[in-house]
Amino acid sequence: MHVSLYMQTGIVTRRLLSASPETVAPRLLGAVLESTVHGERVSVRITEVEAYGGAGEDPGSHAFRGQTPRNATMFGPPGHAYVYFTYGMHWCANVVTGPEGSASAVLLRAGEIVEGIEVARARRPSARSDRDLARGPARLTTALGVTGEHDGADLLGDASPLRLFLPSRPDPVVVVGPRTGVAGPGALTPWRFATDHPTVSPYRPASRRSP
DNA sequence: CTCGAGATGGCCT
DNA sequence: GGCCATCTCGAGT
Repeated sequence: MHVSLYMQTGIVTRRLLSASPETVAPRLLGAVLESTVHGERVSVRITEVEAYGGAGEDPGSHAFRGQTPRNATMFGPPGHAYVYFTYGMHWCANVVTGPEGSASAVLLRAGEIVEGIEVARARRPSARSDRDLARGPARLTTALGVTGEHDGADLLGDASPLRLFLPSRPDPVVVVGPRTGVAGPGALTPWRFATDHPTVSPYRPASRRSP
């Protein structure tokens, strides 16, 4: 990867991430998330994200009804990972955004493996092709080896097992639309952003899955 | 490609 | 008890 294209100083990146989630979300397209788990390194270039608002603001957000043990990381400072368990078997990863206390975040929905593809393949044996390795939020965490242990990890720490590198020039946004798994009020808020890369996950409105 | 169904358990009311 | 910010597999178009 071309390191010179990525901002390295945490203080600059942290300030960018303290903006609102819908502002930060498109800036994460083209960002690289690097994991070091059990000594093995895998990196993904982010191709699809969704923004989630804070307490009392966004009915689709985990933070909507206030702080709980699960969503506590969302209420912390920006630039940390909010990792949660869902459907009894999957982990999903977010970048916490906004100032401390605002409880907003950006869900990482899909990416392209740019480093450690052999490790990613071993972690995702059901993937039919390399483009499916990190196509989908739970597939992305599986490929990276991300679990609940990473909840709260500082993405901007030099020695962190999870590190985020923002591009000085984000990839172009070619898809803006409603979020994928969100039903009810707020379902139509256009807070899903994606590039045109083939790893972008198929779009399924929540209403189609709940008759 | 699309669709439907089952897996599987934590979280919150 | 009901609801999940999902994935996989098999079968159909």
